[in-house]
Parts: sequence; structure tokens; C-alpha cells
Amino acid sequence: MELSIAEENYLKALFHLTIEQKNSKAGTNQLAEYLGVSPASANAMLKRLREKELVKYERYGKLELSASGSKIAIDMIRRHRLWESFLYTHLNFGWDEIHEVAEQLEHIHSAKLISQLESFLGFPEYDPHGDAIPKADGKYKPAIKKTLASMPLGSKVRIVAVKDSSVAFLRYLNSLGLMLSSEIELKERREFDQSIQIRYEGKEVNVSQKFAENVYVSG
Amino acid sequence: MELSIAEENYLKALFHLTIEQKNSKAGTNQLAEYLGVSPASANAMLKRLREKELVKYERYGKLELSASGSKIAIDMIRRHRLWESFLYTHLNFGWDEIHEVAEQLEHIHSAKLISQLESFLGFPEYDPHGDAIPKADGKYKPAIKKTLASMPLGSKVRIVAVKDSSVAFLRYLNSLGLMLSSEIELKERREFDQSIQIRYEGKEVNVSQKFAENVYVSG
DNA sequence: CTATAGTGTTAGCTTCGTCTAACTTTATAT
DNA sequence: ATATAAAGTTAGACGAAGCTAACACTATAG
Ligand SMILES: [Mn+2]
Ligand SMILES: [Mn+2]
Ligand SMILES: [Mn+2]
Ligand SMILES: [Mn+2]
Repeated sequence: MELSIAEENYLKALFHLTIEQKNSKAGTNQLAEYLGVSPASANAMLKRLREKELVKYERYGKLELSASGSKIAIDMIRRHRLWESFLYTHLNFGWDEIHEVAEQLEHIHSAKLISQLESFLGFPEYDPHGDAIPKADGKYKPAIKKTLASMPLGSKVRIVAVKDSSVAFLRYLNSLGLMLSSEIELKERREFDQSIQIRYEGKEVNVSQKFAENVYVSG
Repeated sequence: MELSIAEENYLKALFHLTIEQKNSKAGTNQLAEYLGVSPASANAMLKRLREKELVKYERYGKLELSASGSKIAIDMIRRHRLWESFLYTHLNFGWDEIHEVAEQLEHIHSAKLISQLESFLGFPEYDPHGDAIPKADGKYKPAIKKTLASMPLGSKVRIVAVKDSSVAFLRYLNSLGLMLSSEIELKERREFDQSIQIRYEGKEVNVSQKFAENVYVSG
């Protein structure tokens, strides 16, 4: 079955809204909002996708991907994250620049292209944002992620991923001199607003609770 | 100006039909034929492209790209050939497999992507088919190409490019064990049908005049 | 239980890029 | 010079994907 780029993007959006942030029962409006289209457009597309048996959905009901729909979405995510890895490790792209270009590259299907790219990159398990890269068979281990906000004072941690991967947030990280695998020490937590004083590369910086909840760390 | 993939493909086709194989005055039907669409479709698109001042064309007149239209086409060819080089030199693609995938990749515009790719590849001058890769400013030197058919008997030559880059022809070359930079010796020319006996890697093979006219050689 | 807010659907319109069928203009061959 | 062939255009239709405005169903709060 030959899918359009629009159809593919809807499937990936549905994957993120249902399976990925688990047990959330997404509706037409959320989907439309997520993709920046009108609810009417999303509704029309849902009918087309149901016709192709990629999504399970009945009038006024909740949205769900079919098995084949979700396989397609996982393949897209695989391509997306492999390209992000390539851009980051070989083409000098910044952490905050890769997503946008990968949004385009992910729509190129050639199986040989992707398997060769994967091998060229040395079969990476995670992309530059710390997200797991699905294998060709669709299997992948979702990394166990703890937020910076959840760590005890005094602990030394390493950034492994971000929850909010918006350009705005990634740029903010960059401007602080933080990036994937930066080492951070938690110095102090201010009870007043739950902001946290962190130390890294000699610097001490205060970050908000919201910030700390959007940074995933290990260790 | 934001162009659709269809619009881009028309511009590239026009470039190949007019500027590249020079002084041929292409018409609506050739364009349609080349792209595999109906003459009516090509006609409709030509009107849209004229509206955007990318093509010069009046009813029943001959087709010509404007300066901006031809700049866009050259940029596409630059992207196409850089990707072909990447697929060939880093992802183990065969000579006959790269074109199809590059047809997709060429539509991704990110300037950083292309300049970084070019630098990653070491600023190649020619793609794996021996065609010149335009620089970012649009400049490129069209290689002087002699056909295998035009060479004198006894000469030893090297394949630098092919005129017909259809998948069928490239596969045929592959099946003969020929590829870019293969060394060939011209053994005999049969006046009856202008076919040529060639020798390479120990083998002797007879190839048609048509074949020999579609292989470019140096030396 | 009902009023209302929120969510989802329909109807009807638009643009893009394609098609076929019919028509017009230009080129060619006798 | 004219008849025919070839090339090019127009008219009208269609599917994909989007929109707005109006309507319908569902959920929630009094
Ligand atoms: Mn991404
Ligand atoms: Mn996408
Ligand atoms: Mn090519
Ligand atoms: Mn193309």
C-alpha cells in the first residue's frame, strides 16, 4: 500500500498520542491540534485511514491504530531517529537542528537505504535525544528515564534525553551550554518554587521545576 | 517561494530537455512524455509555472526556463548528484540503484544539509555516473565526453559516464561486468552493423553501435 | 435532569495535480 | 495548395487534502 506523506504524518501523530504516551485515549480534536489542522480535516483523514484499515475508529469513538498502522508508524520513527543520528554524528548538526530535517528524510522508504544507513552508523540503539531507535523488525526497548526533577540533592547525573523536544527548549539547553551526556550535579532545591540549583562545567545555574521535569537523566 | 515536488520535477525536466541537451527546443508533448503525464497536465503546469515566472512560454510557443527557474533546477541537480555520490561511496549502493533514491532525496532543501554533505564527501566534482556536480553558486564544468563508438580501434579507454542512465541500461552494464572506470580495449569494428568487439578483464564481448554511443569514455 | 460547554461531524467550498475527450493550431507530405 | 498528421490547448471531471460555518452528539456542572 502506497501512502501519501500526509497519511504517514497522521499515523505517526496517532502513534505519539496513543501508544507512546500510553493509555491516553486521543480524540479528533487533539489529533487536529497536534498536527496543526482543523478538526474537520482530521475527521476526513480518519475516515480515509479507517477505509485502509490503518486506524480503528467509529463515529464519536476514541482513536486507535491498527496493528498495520502502528507498524508503519514505528518504521517512520526508526527512519526519523536513524537520520537524526546521522545528521548529528556526521554532518555537524546541532542537537536542536536535527529534528526538522529528519521530518523530511523519514518519508523516504527505500529499505536498502535505511538498513545501509543503520549499518554505516554502527547500529545505534539511541538517537541524539536519547530516544530508542526501533530495529527493522519493529522491536525496541523504551529507555527507563528519570527526570532531573526527581533526583535527590547531591547526586551527579548525566543528561540522556529530553521530554520536550521543541526547538525552543532545545535552543534553551544549548544556550545554557547543556547537551546530551552533559554531567550535572544537583546542589540545592528551593522549596518555594521547586527550582533547582545545578552545577556543571564549573558553572552554577538555577533552573525551574518545569525545566527539570523536561530533562531526563541517568545515574 | 515554496514549490511543490511536482513543480520542482517539471523544472528539472525542462532543464534536461532544453539547456542540458542544448539547442533542442522542447515542446509540451516532449515534456509530458518525459515526465509520464498527459499533455494536458503538462500544459496546466506550464501555465502555473509561467505565472510564477519560472518558465517563459506563450500559447503554441516553445518552452524555455527563466533565469530563476533554471537556478532552481541546477540546485536540484546539485542535491541529486551529491546524494548519488553519498549512496555510492558510503552506503554500498550500486551504480544502477542510486538514481531512484536520489530522486526523492533531491527534494529536501535544507542548505546546511547539502553544504555539510558536500563537505563530508570531500567536495566531489563528479557523481558516480561521471556527471558534473554544480557548486552552491550554480557553477559547474560540463565534462567533455567522447562516446565509446567514436574511439579508434586499438585504443584503451576508461568508462567515465553513461549517456542513457535508465535503470535498464545500467543493469545491462552491470550484467556485463562493466562499471564506472572500467578499462576497455577496442578490438574490432564490424562495418556491417557498426558493432564493436571490446576486451576487458580478459573477456571479449561484442556490443552494438547503440550501446557504444551510450557509453562515455576518456583516454 | 437539564443547560451548557466541549467535542466531533457534516456540508460545501478551494487548490493542486492529474485524467480523457474534443477541439484548434501548426507542420508536413503529396 | 491542400489534406492529413502531429502538436498543443481547452473543457470538464476527479481524488487528495485542506478550510469555514453550521450542526449534532457527549459530558459535565448545577
Ligand atoms: Mn525528532
Ligand atoms: Mn514527519
Ligand atoms: Mn541520477
Ligand atoms: Mn525528482
